[in-house]
Amino acid sequence: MVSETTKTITQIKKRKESSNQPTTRLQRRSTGEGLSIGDVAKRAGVSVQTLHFYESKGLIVSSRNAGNQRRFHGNMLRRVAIIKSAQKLGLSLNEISEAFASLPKTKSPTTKQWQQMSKGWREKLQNKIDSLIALRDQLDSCIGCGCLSIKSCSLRNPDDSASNDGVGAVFLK
Amino acid sequence: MVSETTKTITQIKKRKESSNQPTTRLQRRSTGEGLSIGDVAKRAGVSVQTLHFYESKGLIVSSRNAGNQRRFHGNMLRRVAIIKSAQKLGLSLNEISEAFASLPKTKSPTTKQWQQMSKGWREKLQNKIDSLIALRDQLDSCIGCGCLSIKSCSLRNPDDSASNDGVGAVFLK
DNA sequence: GTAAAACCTATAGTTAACTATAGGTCAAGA
DNA sequence: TCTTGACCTATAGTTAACTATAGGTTTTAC
Repeated sequence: MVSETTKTITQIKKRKESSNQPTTRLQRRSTGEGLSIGDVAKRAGVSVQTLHFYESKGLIVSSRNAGNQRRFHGNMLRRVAIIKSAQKLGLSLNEISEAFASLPKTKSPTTKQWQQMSKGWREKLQNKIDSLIALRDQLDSCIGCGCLSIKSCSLRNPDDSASNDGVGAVFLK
Repeated sequence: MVSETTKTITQIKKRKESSNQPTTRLQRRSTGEGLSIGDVAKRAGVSVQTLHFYESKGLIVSSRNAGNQRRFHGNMLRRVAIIKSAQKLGLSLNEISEAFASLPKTKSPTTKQWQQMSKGWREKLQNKIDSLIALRDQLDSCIGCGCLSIKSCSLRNPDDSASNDGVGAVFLK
């Protein structure tokens, strides 16, 4: 056993404040004590370390129980769901973080807030789709001619401001 | 000056084999000695280190001149162009590498080979577009209802085999 | 011929998004 | 009560795709 001094002041304080009644996981859930990190991990389909990581990035928040263990509000499940969805859309955690900035930290977002956020994402998503379609069409034309000239191929050069020194259709031979 | 012994055997051998006539960059280009790494970098719009990196991954190949400097065949410009395009399509260097495996290492690919490769990519691209569109539509329905239930939201659960323990529409309140 | 620019290799650092490990504490159930 | 599993923190490692730096050699341009 380790002495009390190895614990942080916060922990000691919390311990003193709490009455130490054991609760089952079911009780915890129904009494609103919050979800353990393992519960969230299992139900959201991510690893515990990933949740630690998300918390360190400020993407999710938790409180602590008497024993310094994290307790999550149910809406954090939603948060994780949103994170995972947004990643599928190709958004980075930073972008997601920015979107979350507009939402309440601990309470569930209102329908309106959620709609606003998802509308922004819908736009991003639509942009992504548009540019992929453009790329596909360019690729189609390249398949047609069999060429990919540095200078003239639109697949390569939609936004390319690289060297201009007269390569020409060198690959067309 | 550093003694001959600091050089590799290969370098010494090469040096002995070569007559040391200076050539200008223009001469090099026209005599077919090949492009320097700087030329390729400038004309392909990537950094010299990136080319080193690509070479170390086997994505491009080069020979060496008498002084141990890389000389690239013109078709490596095309390679780099292809790499950059494919990355825009969301392909990893590994995937690109695999695609290249079917192409001749040093010679220019034939039109047919190139077409075959780009057709494969077109398919990948189309798949990507399709799944983004599906995601967008799911997001639309979520915007409509304002919900993102862990259990029922199709945005979250298209392929989700995570925990099943009865969360239900907990966020719908 | 000489100085500057371009090369060379090798190594280390960077960002994103995690995953793994160590060493210790807390909680749940038999 | 006691064992086992879940937690805790902190640190290190991983992969992808590069970027940066150091210290030395070659080429080019004047």
